[in-house]
Amino acid sequence: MPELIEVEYYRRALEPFVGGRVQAIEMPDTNFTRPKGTPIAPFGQLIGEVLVSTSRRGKLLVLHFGDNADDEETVTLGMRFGMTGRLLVNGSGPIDKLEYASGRNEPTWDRFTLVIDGHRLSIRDQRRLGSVELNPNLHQLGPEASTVDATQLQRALAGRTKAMKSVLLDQSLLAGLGNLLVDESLWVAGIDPRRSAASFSDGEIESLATAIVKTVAKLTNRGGSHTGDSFASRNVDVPCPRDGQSMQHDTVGGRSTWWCPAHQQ
DNA sequence: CCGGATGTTCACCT
DNA sequence: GAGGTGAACATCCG
Repeated sequence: MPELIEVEYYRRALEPFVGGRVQAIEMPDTNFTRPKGTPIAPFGQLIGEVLVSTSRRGKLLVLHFGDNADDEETVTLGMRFGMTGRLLVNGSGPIDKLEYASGRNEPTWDRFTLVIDGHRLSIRDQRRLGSVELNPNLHQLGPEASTVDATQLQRALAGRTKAMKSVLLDQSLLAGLGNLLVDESLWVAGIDPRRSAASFSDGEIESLATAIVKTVAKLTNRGGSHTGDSFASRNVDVPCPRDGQSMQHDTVGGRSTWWCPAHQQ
C-alpha cells in the first residue's frame, strides 16, 4: 500500500502519542532491521525514551526521541513499510482496508511493536519488505515530492537521460512517489512515462512539478494512492477516462506501467 | 506451475 | 558514474 500518502496517514496516527514514553519494544522477527544485518539489541535504547515528535520524508516515517520532552533529541527511529506494511495502533489501522495485499490480516505479521504508555504501535507487514532503522540518514533522499517545486525538480532531473518514470521513482532524486503516484502524475501531466528526462523543457518540468503536488494533495484528500483518476484504467478493458483511448502497458523502470497513448506524449 | 503485486537493494553488464 | 536488466527479499493470489 504505502506511498507517501499512506505513510503520511501513519504519521498522523502517531501524533496522539507524542509526549509518551516507550515502555517496551517487540521485534519477534530478526529480519526487519536496516541496514540488513543490524542486530536487534541496539533498538533497546528506545526503551525509556520519550517520543518528542514525528516527521516524514517521502516514504520514510521518522520518530524522534529524547530523554525528556524538552531535552535534546537522542535517537530517531525510521520506519519503512515496503509493499505490504501497515501501521497499526492497538491492533487497528488508520487504513484498515488493504487495497493491494491479500485480504488476510494476521497478527503474526507484526514485525515491530513499540509500546508507549500502554498503547501498541505496530508495523504489520506480510511480505516483510519493510524495515526499521535507527538514526536513518535523510541525506540519501531527494526533496519531498508532496511539496516539490520547479527548481527542485529541475535539479533532480539534471543530467538524467533515463525514462522520466524511472527518475520519479528514484527516492534519492525525489522522495515519496511510488508506482501508482508516478503513473497518475504523468497521466495528469500528459507525459509519456518512457520519455527521456533529458528531453523536457523548463516549462514542462514546471507543469510536471505542479501536477505532482496537485495529485498528491488530491489523492491525500480522497483516501490514498489508489484513488487516482487513472487507477481503474490499469486494466486492458478500461479505457482512458479522459479521452476514451485504450491504455497502453509495459514495464518501464522495472515497474508495471500504464499510460494513455493519446494524451501522454 | 507461473506471473505479478503501492518497495528497496544488489549484482552484473554495457 | 550512468543506465538497463534481472534477481532477491517473502507471501499470497489468480
